[in-house]
Formats: sequence, structure tokens, C-alpha cells
Amino acid sequence: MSSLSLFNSLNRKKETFIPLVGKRVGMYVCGVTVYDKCHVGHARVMVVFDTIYRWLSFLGFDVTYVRNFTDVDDKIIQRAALAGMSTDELTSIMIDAFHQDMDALGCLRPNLEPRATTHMSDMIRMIETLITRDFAYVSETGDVLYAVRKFADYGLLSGKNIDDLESGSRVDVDQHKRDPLDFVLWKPAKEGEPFWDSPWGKGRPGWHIECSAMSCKHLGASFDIHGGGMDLKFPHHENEIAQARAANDGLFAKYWLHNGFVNINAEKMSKSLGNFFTISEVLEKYHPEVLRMFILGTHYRSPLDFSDAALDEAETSLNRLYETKRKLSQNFANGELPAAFVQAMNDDFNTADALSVMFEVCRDLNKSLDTGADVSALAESFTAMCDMLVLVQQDANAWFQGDADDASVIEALILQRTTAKSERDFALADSIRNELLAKGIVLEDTPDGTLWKKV
RNA sequence: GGCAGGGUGGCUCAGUGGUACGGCGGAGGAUUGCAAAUCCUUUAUUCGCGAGUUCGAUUCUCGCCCCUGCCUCCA
Repeated sequence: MSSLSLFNSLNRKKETFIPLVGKRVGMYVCGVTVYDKCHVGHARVMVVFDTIYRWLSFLGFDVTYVRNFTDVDDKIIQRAALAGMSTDELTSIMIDAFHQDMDALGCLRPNLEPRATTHMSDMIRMIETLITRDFAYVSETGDVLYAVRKFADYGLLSGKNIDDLESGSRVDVDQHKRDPLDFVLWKPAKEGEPFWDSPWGKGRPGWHIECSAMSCKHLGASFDIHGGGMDLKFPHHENEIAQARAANDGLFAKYWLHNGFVNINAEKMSKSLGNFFTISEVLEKYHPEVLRMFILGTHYRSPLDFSDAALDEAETSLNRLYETKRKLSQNFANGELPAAFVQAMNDDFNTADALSVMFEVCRDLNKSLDTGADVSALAESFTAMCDMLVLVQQDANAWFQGDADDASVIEALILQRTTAKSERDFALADSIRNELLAKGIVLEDTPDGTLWKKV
């Protein structure tokens, strides 16, 4: 079996994956700030890392998958105030909604889903260490800031150097910062804001510190994989590295994985541009598997253009797989994954390539089905691939027929047509078929009877 | 301006130093009472443009054009 190689953002090269310790893998993925519902961009990260998680597990690694919730932040405070509820109320609503979306998309829950608000002491301790080690300072305004110039490797992940950043920086230079790039570790609470006690007074943490603190707490000062969207590379992940390595003497993350964006009209989908679709909006029109298929159809590091046409296409290609599943007379156990599939997945989780293997097996399966050959081996391998990617998990007839409340009427008409056909009354048979077609029902005659589907 | 990643058939999406995977669509055929579904054949002398290295480049190097992203919260 080929070994897993993955693209490490840290050096922009594909590397053979070797965990720090035996077969144990610690993987931390930046989750979401729970102030609003998730959009398709979030769906991509979650599906991509779910697939990575599943693949690592398949390879026999013992994975500890940690994904955080940022549940304290300016936007949360703002939204909660606007909605007239507490931040806790807002975040728990959004976390529930998030879980609903993830369950629908077939994403497994991580082993741990730590929340910032329940890790205050860990963050405070890390900030204290950073101050003690002279990587952080308290400004006149009472903010605790990280001094980026103290950390020699700052910019290593994002390939930036501090001086370039400053010349092109659009960041307002705060007087109280020693360097414009210094970022907040802890900030004093304003009137009416939620706060926690700390050695620097009542306040709350900056955004970046939570991920350093929570990842190290749950996975250790050195762990294997850290992932997230491309947009987090700088400054968030860069800052995480600066914090964790300065405070812990550890390696922090060995491999950094970043997925590409979801675009609309070749433009990044984002909250600030307002060009986003929430997952739940999309799921009103499309089955969750369609969204998953859409995401897995493109390599995770490439841009992914979102449109109804693209989702329609994903649906059509999924239909092809379901047509085959529908013709299988029984459910099959999981067989071996084809070598080509394994190779594709081992090559930096190339799901697009893996899918092409699925379609090839699908064709072979159709051929065997047509000729009446034994399909069990192919069907078992097909099933294994479907399960691996969490596609084609529905009952095939349910997939095509939906929740048809008029199923009995349709089937009665089909029965009439079958009788007409056996009496060679094709005029009647065709008129029944046309009648159904007018209702969006398409018939498919097979040796084992007539199947129908909604279009 | 700095840095990063892209430009592959009608659309979409993989990939490779030896003329290109898969899906959708188109054309023809098989099958079918007719369809539907399926299968077969076919649909890029060609992988943004120009030059270089090479026996040979779409794949490596250099230059150019175009697109996107990051440099501010962002998955």
C-alpha cells in the first residue's frame, strides 16, 4: 500500500506523513465563530477535514480530532445585543445549528470540541508565560500584546517577512503598540461586555490565543496536523505559532493543511462581501449529499466555484451512482478499496481523482449488471468507496422518489400500465406513461419490473 | 506595492518528461414495442503566450499576459 503524502503549507511541499509518535495523530482544526449560521465556505472546511479524519483513521492511525468553537468575540457580543439575548444564548443556538449542518453533511463529530469560554485559565496561563518570557507586554491601555519582533520565525508559515508586511500594511498603527503587527492577547472589557478576571484586570482574550491554548492543552505542545481555511494562514495561524512556540518550547504543529476557498463568480464567498449562502439555505434545495459531492469533486486546495449549475452537476453525477445502486438487488458489505482509489487518497487526499475511480467501478458494475455476470466483488468495492466518502448512503429508491405522498397512486398507475403492456395495448401504456410524465414521474422498465423516479 | 496560488476540450475537474482521468453535454450505434436506464464508439494534433533545457514538455527553467487570494475580521 502506498504511503500517505500531504501538502504541508509550512514549506509548500508534499511530504510523506509521519506522525510524531507511532500511529497516534493529533489533529486540530480551526472551527467557527458562533455568531451566525454557517455558509458553504464553512461546509467545505468541515467536509474536507472530515474526509481527512476518516482517511487517517482508515489508514490505521489513532486520531484525536479537535475542533474549537470561538464563543467570545466582538461580533458575538454585537449580535447578541442586537437580538436582545445573552452571548451564551446566542452561541448555544448557533452551536446547535452548526451541529445540525454537520450531521446533515455526514461529518463525524470531532473527539473534542473545546470552547474558548471554558478555557480561560489555560489562555491566561499561556499569556502569563509569554509575559514572563518577554514575548508579550502590557500596554498603557491595559491590553496585553504579543511582540512579534521577539519571535524569530514570525512569518515562516505565511512566507511573509515583517518588514514587507509593514510597508504594505493597512493596519492602523496604534500608538500603544511597539510594532504595528503586535497583536492582542488580552483586552480590557468595555462597559457591559462579558469579562473574565485576569492578572490584567477584567477582560477577555484576543482571538488567536484560544487556538494555541486549546490545541496544546488537548494535543500537547507538539502535535501532528493543524488545519483550516486558507484565509486563516495569516495572521491567525502565524500568530498561533508565535504564541505556542514561544510559550511551550514545543514544535507546535508538524503539518499545516489549508483548504481553498469557495468562490461565487470567481470571488471569495465571505460574510463581509455578503455573497454567501448558508448551508441550511442550500439544503432547502439540494440533498446534503449533493453538497458533499460538490465539495469532494474538486481537490481541497483548489478554488471551488459555487453556483446552482455546479450543484446541479454534482446532483446529476450522483444520480449516475444511484442508478447503479438501484439496480443492485441487495445491499453489499464493504469490500476492499481499489488500489487506485487508495493511491488517490494517499496523494494529498485527492478526492477528485478518487471519484474518477468510483465512476470507473460504477461503469464496470453496470456492465456486469447488463450481462448478468457476478457483481458481488465490484459491488462490495463500490460500497466501500461510497462509505469512505459518505456518498450514496441513501436508499436508491428513496433518493429518486423523495417523500412521495402519492406513491400508491403512482404505483397503481404503473400496475395498470404493466397490464396494458402485457396485453400489448401500447397506446394505453404510453398514455399512462405520459400522464405520469406530466407529473414529473419518469418510468424505467427493467427485467424485474418498472421503476420510477421524480425529476 | 509585497507574498501566495491558478490558467487543461462546449462546461466541469484530475493528472503526467513520451500527445491527457472522471463527470456533464453533443454525435452515432446496441438494447427497448417505444421510452427510460445502461453499454459501445466518437467528441482536445492539444493543456494561457513566447523562448530555453531535452531525443521528446502540457508537465522542468526563464520572461510575458490574464485571473484569484492574503497582507484588516474571515473557513
